[in-house]
Amino acid sequence: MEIAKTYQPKTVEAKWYARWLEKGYMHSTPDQRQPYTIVIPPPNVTGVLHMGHALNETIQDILIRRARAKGYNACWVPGADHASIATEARVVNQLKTQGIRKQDIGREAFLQHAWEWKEKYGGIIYEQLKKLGCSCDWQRTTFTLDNEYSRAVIKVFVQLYREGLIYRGQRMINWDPAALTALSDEEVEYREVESKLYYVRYPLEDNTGFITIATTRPETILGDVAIAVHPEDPRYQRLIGKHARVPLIDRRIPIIADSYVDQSFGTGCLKITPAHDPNDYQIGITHHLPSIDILNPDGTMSPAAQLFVGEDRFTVRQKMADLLLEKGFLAKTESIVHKVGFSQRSNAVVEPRISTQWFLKMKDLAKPALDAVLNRQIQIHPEERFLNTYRHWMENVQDWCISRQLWWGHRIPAWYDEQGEIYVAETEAEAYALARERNAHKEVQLHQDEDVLDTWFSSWLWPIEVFRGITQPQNAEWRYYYPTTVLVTGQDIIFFWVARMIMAGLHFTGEIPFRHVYFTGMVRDKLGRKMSKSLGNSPDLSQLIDEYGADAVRFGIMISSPAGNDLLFDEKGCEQGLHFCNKLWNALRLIKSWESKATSQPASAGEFPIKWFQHRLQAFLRQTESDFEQFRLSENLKSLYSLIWEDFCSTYLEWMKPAPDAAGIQITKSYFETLLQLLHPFMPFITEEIYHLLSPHDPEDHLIIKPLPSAGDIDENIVQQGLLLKEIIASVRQHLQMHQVKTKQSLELWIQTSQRDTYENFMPILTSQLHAQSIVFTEQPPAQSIRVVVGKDMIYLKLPQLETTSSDHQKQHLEKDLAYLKTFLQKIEEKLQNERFLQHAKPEVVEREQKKKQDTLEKIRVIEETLRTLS
RNA sequence: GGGAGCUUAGCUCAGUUGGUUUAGAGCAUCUGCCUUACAAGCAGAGGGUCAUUGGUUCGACUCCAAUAGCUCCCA
Repeated sequence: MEIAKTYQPKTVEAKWYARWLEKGYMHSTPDQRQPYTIVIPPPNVTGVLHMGHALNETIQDILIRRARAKGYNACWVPGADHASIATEARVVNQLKTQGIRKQDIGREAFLQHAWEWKEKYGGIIYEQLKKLGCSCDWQRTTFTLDNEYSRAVIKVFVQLYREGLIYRGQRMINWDPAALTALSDEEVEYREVESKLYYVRYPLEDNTGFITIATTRPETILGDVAIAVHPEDPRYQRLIGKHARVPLIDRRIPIIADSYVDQSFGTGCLKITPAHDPNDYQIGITHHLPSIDILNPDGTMSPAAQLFVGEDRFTVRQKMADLLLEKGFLAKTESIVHKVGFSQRSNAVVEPRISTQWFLKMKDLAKPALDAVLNRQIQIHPEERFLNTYRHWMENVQDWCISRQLWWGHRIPAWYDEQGEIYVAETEAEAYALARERNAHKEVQLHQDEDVLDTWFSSWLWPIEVFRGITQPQNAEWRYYYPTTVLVTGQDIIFFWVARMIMAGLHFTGEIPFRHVYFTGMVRDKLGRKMSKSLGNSPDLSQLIDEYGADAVRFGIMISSPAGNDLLFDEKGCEQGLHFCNKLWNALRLIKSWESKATSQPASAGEFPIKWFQHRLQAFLRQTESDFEQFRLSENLKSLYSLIWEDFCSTYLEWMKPAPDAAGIQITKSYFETLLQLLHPFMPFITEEIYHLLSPHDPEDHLIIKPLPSAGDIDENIVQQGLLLKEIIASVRQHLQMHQVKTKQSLELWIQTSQRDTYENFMPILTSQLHAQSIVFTEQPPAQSIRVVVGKDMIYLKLPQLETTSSDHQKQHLEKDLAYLKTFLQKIEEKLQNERFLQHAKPEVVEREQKKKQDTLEKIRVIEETLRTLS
């Protein structure tokens, strides 16, 4: 069979994914085996896969493929979430282009448009996951707005309400004036911005002068109800209890004392606007101050502001400044850098606002969720980086605002009668039943709450409800797959999602949702900048895959992403991956070429390479176990890359040249298969392809499900001998190059060593690798030779063409080695002469140092001897 | 303002209870090679006061403290 000279990923990848699907290898059903379960962090249904996803999903696929090969019943559940705000915003925008406003068409029609949108674009992300090679169980695909899933969300809402953990109340919340909805604390992003600090004079009521405050938000002056100073501030003692007048609108407001005020900020006087600042709100409550809401929901001024009614808050900020200046109230302005909250979704500046919303009490839920992590029931990786963050949040958690003023989502299952009484129930009929019961069986008219729930209020049930653990408690599948094994996600959603899933798991099932959490870092560009649309530094994943192939892209992502670290993505990594694919491909070509000309002649290389690689491979199998236990995936890939490239291709295959016998080919193939198996989780397509090209296999035999052998015994001695052989070859080559000798020229070799047996083992390899005409053991240096020191052994080279050997190069080289060894020896001797070292150090450490000394002395002796013969 | 983490070669990172490490890898760089698997390759080479300072210890890249710089989280 003719094998193409270079590897072509495109057709290969599509072929194998289709095969795995058709064979049902990625589907899982409960059986006798131990389960290994991963639930995907559901991406936004309207989204496309970005680099962050690619990192995440690749890691999950690696873990799940490895688990499959280790004999677990591996189940990876894919799905998507409905992304309330993001999706609604998109649908609204799309309708806008058709001149339609959502208010005009009403809830029903709007939702119909939204579902159409979902049907049209919701599948894109799944196709991309397949393209990346993700071995998800597609029969379990779940969407957070599916009927059954929705029932679960409603069910837990009702339960929590009845348990008194959900309440409706008026509080200060984060308001998104663009999306026109409340947000949770976690959905607000604080960013530093440059702005101005305005110093404004408020006339004192008794006309004795002014009190000057500093504010970054002069537009809120129109909602001021007091001025506060620190009770111990000596500057303002005489003013406490007096009154001042709000500039421009002349409102009479008290000057109060509150220890919240920071004396060092601005003038030490704080204007109080309870309706528009969370701290002012608290002060307002403490001092029984009124609250004047001067803003409309969309961020324009309300009639209560009296001035600039209907104009936008930022326009008004400038206009207020101008007007205050004109009227003589503005003392001065300063530049200031401070943090401003932005909506994570719409990017609008968040407006603190008093509003009636639904809240979930978090304190009682947080306690067990914190304990589960502190007592290591759930293990976080990497722990040192995230445990403290998790603890801190859990210990300071605030109630969660779960209502959103949107339509796309789970509608809050609360109904109100004409008196405003609340009836919370899973269905309208139940709500009516409740209402009749409570109202002495009178007929009542109910209307349902217009709002929907925060998307995270549905995704916190994810690990439970993808197995129907809420809607069908204790069902067999749930009992088998839950708790899941590991959750892989970005560190940015530790609070949004991870913490809340743990709460939900413990509260609704009494069990943790997962045993391990693996946090990935953020994906940045190679300059360390966050990937963003505005910078245009985020590569298109599909395009990357088209260019390099999915395996190469996966390689590129994984090779530079140690656990928890940010991934500085560089396309170079994909290129390296592509080259690696080609290397594998050519190893295949080489072995196949041996096959076509195989003879029954015994292999010229002897048994050594086979024995050596056998043990090298076992050592690697063992290392892999520990790498995966510690989630050191990137490190494992690096080692595997070097095992395949250096040890297998550059060393083993070279040593086997020109060609092994039939038995040698067989064993080489089996080594290669094991390497492919080890690599399969990282690069699934090419490994499956080569596996099948290497040897014919049974129709049911595929790498994706092939059980991985466990590590056997390792003979360290043989591994060491391999290292020695490599070192000899490299050192000789180095000297040849130093003397500008072409490696192909055949040379004569003498070896002076005390371990002849070892050398006998790999004599044929030395001969072929060094193009040696002859190799003999000797007790003394032959004349006119190049001297190579390898450890305690000496190798002498002689070339027919090289009549006079310049010894300068060698001398320099040897003297450098000698200097190094002498300093090294000095250090060891210092240690051994130190009595306190001899007293305190463990005996084996002292022993080791002594051996080190002997070895070094021996090496020095060999070099010195050589130097003597050179001069 | 409060908290967490990081700082090792030009770049990105390893370095597993302190002792075969005067520190390893990949990429990049330099040198020589189109050697019949692979130039997407082969064979070699150079490159580091382990951020700084002090402490603990017989011994510190590793433990402790302070300082500086960077990153992130929270308010």
